Amino acid sequence: MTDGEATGYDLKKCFESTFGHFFAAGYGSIYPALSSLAADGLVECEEVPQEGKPDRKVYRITAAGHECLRNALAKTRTTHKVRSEFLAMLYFAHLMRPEDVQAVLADQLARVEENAALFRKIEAECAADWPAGMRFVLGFGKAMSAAMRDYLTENTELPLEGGNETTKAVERTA
Amino acid sequence: MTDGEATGYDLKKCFESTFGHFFAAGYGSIYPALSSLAADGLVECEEVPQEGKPDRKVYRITAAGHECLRNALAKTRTTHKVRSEFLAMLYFAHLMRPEDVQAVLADQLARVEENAALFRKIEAECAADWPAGMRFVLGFGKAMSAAMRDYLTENTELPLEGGNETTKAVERTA
DNA sequence: ACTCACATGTAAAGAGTTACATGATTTT
DNA sequence: AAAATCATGTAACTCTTTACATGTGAGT
Repeated sequence: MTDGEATGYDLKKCFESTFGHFFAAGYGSIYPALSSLAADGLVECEEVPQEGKPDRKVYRITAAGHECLRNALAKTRTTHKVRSEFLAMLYFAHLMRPEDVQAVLADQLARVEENAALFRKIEAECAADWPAGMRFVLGFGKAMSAAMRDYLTENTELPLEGGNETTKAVERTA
Repeated sequence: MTDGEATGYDLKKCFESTFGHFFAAGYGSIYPALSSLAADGLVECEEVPQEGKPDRKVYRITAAGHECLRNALAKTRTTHKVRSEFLAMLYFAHLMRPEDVQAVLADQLARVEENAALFRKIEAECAADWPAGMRFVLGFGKAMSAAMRDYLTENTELPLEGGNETTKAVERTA
């Protein structure tokens, strides 16, 4: 993998560890993508027979693939999108039961801590000999996780202030 | 809108200002969604005829819609996904021309500043009388923007350290 | 004269997710 | 005995994006 070789399976693991945090992909995307890249001559594939398992298909980028990649990397307009049920939900926190709001916040905080731990692990294990760009991306992830953790811990109580509709209605009738 | 009434057009504007930062949607999603919600009795629609323009369809949530929303809000597992060409690109910064890397970074920084400005504007204009959850979400957006701006300004030079492939090749042959 | 804001929608294409199907080997 | 790892892929589905189609009125 480090020397430019990878199977679809390897790529999946890569997406699960570092890459997936900002660009997710499952088998349903990876295998068809590899096939089509191979068909276009951008990657080449060596089939290694194995017994009891499907043949191992080891992919490697070609010269044409390198050029294509370089061209793709030359565009300056890039996207950076967030799609968050978490935030959408909290936007309507005033319609939720307070304990559910707390559960959602706790859950999110737990995941952020998990992420942060993973980033630290990756950094300790292999980041030292990475190129600067990869370290930049890792640092970015760490910075975002830290900011998120800080915001979440500093504002756990805030969304409850307003109470919820039911409570208000009860208070009004009482 | 503040009193629970909205047309598809109004919703689009809402997605363009506050909501879109964590949950984007265009007409292609909004209008069909409103139709199907109306068909299910979760929203009701009042058609206001206008001359020279299509009828204004003012939607309002129903009691059934409120209950349905509340049920939807009761789940605790929420997603929070980032999909970023920006980070994917920088991950391969060692294959890019340094000036392109700089351009991408500058572009991203500009957008973050833009976002931050929009958040400040929204806060000044209307956040005061928002429920706590909405202010939480706005605060989250501000915190993330700030963290991103800080990271970007502190690391503008870093991704260039490694140089790029072409440069290396040239150095080797020279 | 031109562009922006208002106001509705559809259709097609592209992207992405989830579940399924298969099966040996190794670890718990 | 069960679960995880290795290893491939497909098929159906959902979701999102983009472009199109239509037309008035107000501001620059």
